[in-house]
Amino acid sequence: MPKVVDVDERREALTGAAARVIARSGIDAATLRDVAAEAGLTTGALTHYFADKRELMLCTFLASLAGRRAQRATREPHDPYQALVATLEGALPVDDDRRRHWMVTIAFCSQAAGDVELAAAQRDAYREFRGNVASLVRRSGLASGVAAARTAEHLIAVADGIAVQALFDPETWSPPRQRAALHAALTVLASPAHRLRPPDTLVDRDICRIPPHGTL
Amino acid sequence: MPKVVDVDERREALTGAAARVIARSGIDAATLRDVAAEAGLTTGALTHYFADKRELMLCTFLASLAGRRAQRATREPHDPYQALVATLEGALPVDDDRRRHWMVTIAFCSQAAGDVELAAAQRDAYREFRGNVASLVRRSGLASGVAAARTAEHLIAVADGIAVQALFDPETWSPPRQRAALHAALTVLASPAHRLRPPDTLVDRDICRIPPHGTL
DNA sequence: GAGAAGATGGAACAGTTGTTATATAACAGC
DNA sequence: GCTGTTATATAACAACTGTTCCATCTTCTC
Repeated sequence: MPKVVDVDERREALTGAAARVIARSGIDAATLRDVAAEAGLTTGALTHYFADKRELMLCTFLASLAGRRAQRATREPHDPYQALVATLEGALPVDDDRRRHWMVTIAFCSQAAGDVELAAAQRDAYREFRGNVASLVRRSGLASGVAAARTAEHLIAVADGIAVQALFDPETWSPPRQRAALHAALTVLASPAHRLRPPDTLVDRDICRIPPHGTL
Repeated sequence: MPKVVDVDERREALTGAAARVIARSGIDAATLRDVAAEAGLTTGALTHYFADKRELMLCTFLASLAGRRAQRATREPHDPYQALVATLEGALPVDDDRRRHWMVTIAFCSQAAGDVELAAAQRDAYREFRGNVASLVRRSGLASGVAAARTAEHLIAVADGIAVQALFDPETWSPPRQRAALHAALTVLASPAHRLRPPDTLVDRDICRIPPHGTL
């Protein structure tokens, strides 16, 4: 019998390395040699675990997606509204992990222009996410039926929009700032005129914690 | 004297060709040969108008940006609120032109990871856009002062979020659907309950000046 | 028309890419 | 020990990339 190696673990290490390279220097820089080096290996090892570059890239995208999904699942609060907030916050690039996920997502969004399979994977992931958020909206009593789906779309749009702006301009969009903007949107959507939930449960600690008033 | 050619026109033709190739098949496919061929030329002509590929790409991005800006300016209604709506709708990928602009934007967003100059160009363009929208929000009486900036950010986030979702899943996000979602968000924000919302529910812009960037 | 300057095409070049092949090292079972 | 299988490194390869160079063509001025 041969040297024994956990294949899945090795593949994860490689897709992780690919994600890091992509997030750091763009998808052009993600050559097989660079990715292998990032993982502390060489192309010989890489091609042993992935048939070709396309498979590596597709797996990298799917792994990034799975990572986010896992993160979301592990610490989902029981209260539906709390879970909704947590889920939306999970979409913001507020730490290295989430920022990397967004960079990978954007990179593959561009890539998907010429790759139908990739485009389908992205579309399906988005639909799944939308379904999850809609379910949370429904369970938290913010809306029901079609309105829940619409509300979910709206909320995701806000979160993604903040995320894109933050990726473009991380200097102005610090993590607390991102969260504050998201919560402001949530507050608007959850105001008496538009939903059935008391707005006092929506107050963000980041908002309340802010002291500096004179500086504008 | 030599054969006379409108240099700017030729450069525009080439950046336009580059944008089309990028939108159609992703930024990897945008080789000098392909871009030149798309413009009906060869690399010899291309290099005559751009020093190197990087300059071509930077100009392609800036040209795409300028195109959007021009489009926005030419048909801006006099009524501030109408202008606001038009501006936000202009950010949605509802036709080939705007879709192409978004594809280029996304492609260069990924590219900017390894290019400081590109990243700066994107950031500045975003800030300018945000300033414009905030001004329209202010002039249309939706909000004033800091609240206007916050409202603008919110609106842009919604529009961009819809755009990203539409790029991912154009099948479900038909142009009318995109517009409907945008208008729903506008209606919520412009409803009596929020139109004069005091700015204290919103966050001061100076909460977060911590640059978390570059830590990937 | 002649000539000059720019515009364009096409080929050549060196470097890099993904891919493939091969040699060596590491380990599990005997 | 040995053997067989796998893991990995290294090297070679063809294709492609951005870039450079030069010959040819075009068209303006005289």
